[in-house]
Amino acid sequence: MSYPIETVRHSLAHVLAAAVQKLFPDVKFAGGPAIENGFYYDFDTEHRFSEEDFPKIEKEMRELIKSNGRFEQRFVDLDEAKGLFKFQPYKMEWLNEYDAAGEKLSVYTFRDFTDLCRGPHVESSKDLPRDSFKIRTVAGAYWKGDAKNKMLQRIYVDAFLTREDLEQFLKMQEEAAARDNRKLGKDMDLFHFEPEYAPGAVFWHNNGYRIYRKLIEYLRARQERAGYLEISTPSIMDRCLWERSGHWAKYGAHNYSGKTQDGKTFCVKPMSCPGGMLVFGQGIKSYKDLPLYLAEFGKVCRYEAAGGLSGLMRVREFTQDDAHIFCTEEQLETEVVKILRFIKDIYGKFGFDKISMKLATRPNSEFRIGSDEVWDKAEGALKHALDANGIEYEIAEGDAAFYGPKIDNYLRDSMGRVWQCGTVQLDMNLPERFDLSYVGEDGEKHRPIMLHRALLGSIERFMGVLLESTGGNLPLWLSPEPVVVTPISEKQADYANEVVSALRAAGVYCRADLRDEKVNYKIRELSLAKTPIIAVVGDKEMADKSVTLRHFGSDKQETIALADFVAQMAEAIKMPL
RNA sequence: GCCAGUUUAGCUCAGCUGGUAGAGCAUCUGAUUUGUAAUCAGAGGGUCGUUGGUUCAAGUCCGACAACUGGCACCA
Repeated sequence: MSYPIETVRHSLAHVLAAAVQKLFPDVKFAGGPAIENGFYYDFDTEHRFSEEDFPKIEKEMRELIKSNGRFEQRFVDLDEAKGLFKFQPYKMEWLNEYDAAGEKLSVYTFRDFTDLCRGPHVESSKDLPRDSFKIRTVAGAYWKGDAKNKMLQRIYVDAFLTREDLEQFLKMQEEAAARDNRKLGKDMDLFHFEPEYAPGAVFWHNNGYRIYRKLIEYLRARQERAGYLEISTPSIMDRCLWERSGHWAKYGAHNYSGKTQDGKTFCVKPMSCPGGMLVFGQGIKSYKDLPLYLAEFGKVCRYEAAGGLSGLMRVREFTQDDAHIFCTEEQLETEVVKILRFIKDIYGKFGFDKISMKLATRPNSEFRIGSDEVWDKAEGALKHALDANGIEYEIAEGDAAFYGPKIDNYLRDSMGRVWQCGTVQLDMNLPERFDLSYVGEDGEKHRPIMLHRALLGSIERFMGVLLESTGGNLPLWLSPEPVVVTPISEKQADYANEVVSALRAAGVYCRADLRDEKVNYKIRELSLAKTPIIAVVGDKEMADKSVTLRHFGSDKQETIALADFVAQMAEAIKMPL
C-alpha cells in the first residue's frame, strides 16, 4: 500500500521519536510535523544531541521500521489522555489548554511510543522506507515558537519515498550551495565582509557595486516613468523624531544611536519614513497634488540580532527602495493595485515569474494602534485590491505591523529559504503623528492615507536572491562586466585596446586582459568569474577588424565585425524599461 | 539574543591518540608570446580567531569572548 509523502514523513517522525525514546529514556516530547523535504521532531532531554548521535539514531529507526510495528489509533477522552501523558509535560500543557468538552482525542501508538496525534499514519512500519531518509541536523527551537519558553532540541530529517529521490535531493542541495551569494561574492569579486570591524555590513567591490548601482538606476528610471518624485533625507537625526514617529518605543534598542557634545541623542536612521513625512509636511498640499509619490533610496541601519545575520540576505546596513504614497481614501485601492502591478512587472524583468504574496492582517490588540473599523477598512481595501486583480496570496494572520496591514512578497534563495522582499503597507500611524493634511475640494483640511512601498525591498537582499537564482550568470544589462577583450599574444595588445575603446565609446563597460598568459588560462579564469562574453582577438581579427566571441556556458566561437559587435553590445546592455 | 557546530597562508583545505606547521591555487621573480577552461622553474608568505588555563611541551586538551555556518526567535 502506498501513502502520500506527507503521511510517510509524519509517520517517520513518530519512528524518530520512538528511536530517541529508546536511546534516551528521559526524553520529553514536544511535537514533530512533516515539512517541505522531510520532517522534524522537537525533544527535551538532558542529552545534547550531536552529529555523532545521528548514525545511532538512524540505525535504531531502521531497526524499528524493520520490526513491522503497527501505527494504532485510539480515541480517548480528555481525562484518559491526561493519564496517558502525565509524565510528558509538553503534551500535558497542550491538554490543559485544550478545551473541547466531550470531544474524543486521537492518540497513536507505534511500538513503545504513544503520541497525541491526529494522523493520518501508515498502517504499519513495513509501509515505510528504510533507506530514503537522513538526519540533516539538530538545532534549537523554542517551545511553541516563543523565545520566552524553554529551548528544545529539534532534529531535522530529510525524507523521501525512494532512495533515488533522497540522493537527488542531496545532490541538488550541494549544487545549490555552490550558488550561495557569499560564495559568488568571492568568485565574482563582488563584495566582502569584515566581521571584526563591521559585522553584517557589506564592503562593495567594483563589480558588486556596479550591479548595485544598476539596480538602483533601473528602479529610478522605472519610477520616474511612473511619476514618482525622488527625495533624500538625512541619515542622522535627533532621537525625538523617532519618538514622534512611535518607533523609538518599539524598536529603540535596535537603533544605532549616540550622544553628541550638546547632550542630545542622535540616531542613524533605521527607516526613511519619518523623513518622508517631514518632506510631505512642507507647504500646503491640495487634493490636486494627490496621489503624491515620494521615493527615497535610503540607506538604513538596524542593529539586527547577531544570530540573524546572513550574507547579503540579512545585514545591519542596507538600502531600501522605499517610497511613500499619499492619497485619498478613494484612491487607496487603485494605488495598491498599481503597486502590485509594478512589482509584478519589475520582478518579471529579473526572471521572477511567480512571486508569493501574503496579506498580513492585524496583530493582537495590545500590539496595534487604530480602531477596529479602520483596520476592517484597511484590510478590506488590500484584500479587494488582490482579489479584484486575480493575484494569488496567502493570509498571514496577525503578522501586520502595529500601524496597519500589509502585502509582502517573498522570494526563495537557492536553498529554498524564503525572504521577504517587496512590500505594500498601509500606515494609519504616521500621518496622524506628523499631523499631515491636504486641503480638499471642500476647502477643509483632510488627513491623507499613506502607503509605504518597497519594490525590491533591500537592494542587498534582492541582489543576494538574484545572484542565487541566476547562479551569478546575470543578464547582460546587469552584468558588472559584460565583456572582457583577450588578445592571443602581446602582438595584438594595441588592437585589444582599440576594441575596448570602441566598446567604451558606446557605453559598454569592459577591459582588456593583457596578462602574459595563455588564452586557455584566461578563458578558464574569466569563465570561473562568470564573464558573459569573452572577445578574443588574434592576428586574424586584427587584420580584418573583427572579434571572436565566446559566450558564458558555451564553447562555441563566433567571429563578427567589430562595428557589428559594438552595435550589438550597445543594444544588449540596455535596461528593459 | 538562544541552541549546535566551525574558525590553520589572499582563497580552498590537510594536520591521527599534545612534541613549537603543510598542499593546491593565488602573489612575486625569471623564462615563455601563447588560438578558446590551468606553460615551466624558482622565491616569498602563517604570533594556527582573541584571551586565560592545564602541561616539561598546546594548532591539537579545558574555560571565556568574538565572528562565521545551520536552525529558533526577531525583522519598523
